[in-house]
Amino acid sequence: MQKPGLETRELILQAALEAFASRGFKGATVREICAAAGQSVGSVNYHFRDKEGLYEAVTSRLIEEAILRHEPEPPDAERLSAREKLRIFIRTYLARFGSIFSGRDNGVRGMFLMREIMDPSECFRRMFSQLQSRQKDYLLKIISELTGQPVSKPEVMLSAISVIGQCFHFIFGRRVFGLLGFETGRLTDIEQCVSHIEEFSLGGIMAVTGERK
Amino acid sequence: MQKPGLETRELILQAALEAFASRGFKGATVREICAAAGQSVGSVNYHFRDKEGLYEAVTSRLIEEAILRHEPEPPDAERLSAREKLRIFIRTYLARFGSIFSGRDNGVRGMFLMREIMDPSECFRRMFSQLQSRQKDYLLKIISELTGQPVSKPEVMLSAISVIGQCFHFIFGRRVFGLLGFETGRLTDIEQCVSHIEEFSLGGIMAVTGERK
DNA sequence: ATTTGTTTTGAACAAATGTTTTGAACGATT
DNA sequence: AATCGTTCAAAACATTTGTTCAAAACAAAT
Repeated sequence: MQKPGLETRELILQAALEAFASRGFKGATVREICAAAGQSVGSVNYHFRDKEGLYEAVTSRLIEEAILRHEPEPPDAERLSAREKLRIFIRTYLARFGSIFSGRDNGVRGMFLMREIMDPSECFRRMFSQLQSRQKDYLLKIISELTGQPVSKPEVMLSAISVIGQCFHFIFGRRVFGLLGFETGRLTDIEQCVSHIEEFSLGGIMAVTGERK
Repeated sequence: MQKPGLETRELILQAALEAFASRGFKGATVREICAAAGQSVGSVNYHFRDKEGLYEAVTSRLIEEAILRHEPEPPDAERLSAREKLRIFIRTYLARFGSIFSGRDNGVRGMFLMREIMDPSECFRRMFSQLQSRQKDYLLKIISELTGQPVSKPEVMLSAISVIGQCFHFIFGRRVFGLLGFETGRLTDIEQCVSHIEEFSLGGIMAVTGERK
């Protein structure tokens, strides 16, 4: 009964994600989206009111799929050492960014996300900010525990940015200069990247907050 | 004689940069660009042949302005210690990313650049790649000198990515979660960011490549 | 002043694009 | 069986958009 309706809706959503990602809101045409979904021209207006409604649907779908799925704070976080928690945090972020930027769809979702980051819609801004602020607090807590410094210490915050920056760049960077110099082969092994970032960050955190030598 | 022509050409280029940055190639319309530049509809076709020609002109202009202007390898590099060279490298990259993403035009050039990174045009790909590969080699050399390890060592390359990743994220990150959690006030002092990234990176590099403990 | 070459303008045009409408097909309910 | 609401496809419509073109405006030189 509800099935046929939901199915074409789904087909359109998938086609729209790819179209919006690679060509932007105006660049993508509803005709092209409907054709890719194997539906007729009017179907977008029927299911999503208009092109803008479709865009909003795609946005919220992406946030749910690509971000909410990777939770950097495990349920049993209390039992783990700070170092283990940091490692899990790093792995989660690599996986998250990886799924967004190098996923099976050749970075289509990454493109869409980048567009939203550079010029966010209201819907996106709302969902994304509350998410990030929670996970930022968690990372600050880890670093604080790791060093014995209070979370309010500037060095703790700066270190958090350094950690996330590395995670982000190990995935995103492939796109920037990956093909154009660095060997990307070694970077495909996620666990090796995790180990590097963990070691590098521990060294960095200690150098910044720890004992003067 | 040539002056009046060059002036409107300039006006159109400026308006086009903003339009292309915020709405992409197809999203921006030549009518809107001409209106913003205070010129008539046909002017784009006269000065740049067609819309695509205008886009190429904007692209090459951006690369020259925002990237070529910041050279991370100073002329007297030979005289400096590896640590000093690293510091200059970091400062240069922060300045470069800063000028692109937080410049006076409210990140308009950053938006344009991001679009090109995610979905590069041929013209952009060519210019950007040769640039990056040269500067990547320079950073590898710095780290190699810093640690005594050969440039071919995987840890050297991974460290380079970590360094650049931090630089990139200290600027770009403001856009991601800057306003939504982290205090951005402290990050506006470039020299403080340089100091942090330098210390953090030295600690990280040593931890990754240096003596096992 | 007239001519010449360049620049600018705005109307006109053809192609494309978003939206609406219409009617057919289908399943459920009476 | 008849009716009704939902889903969908295709045609029709109105708008937008890139481009062209001919005339006007302008600047410099003769």
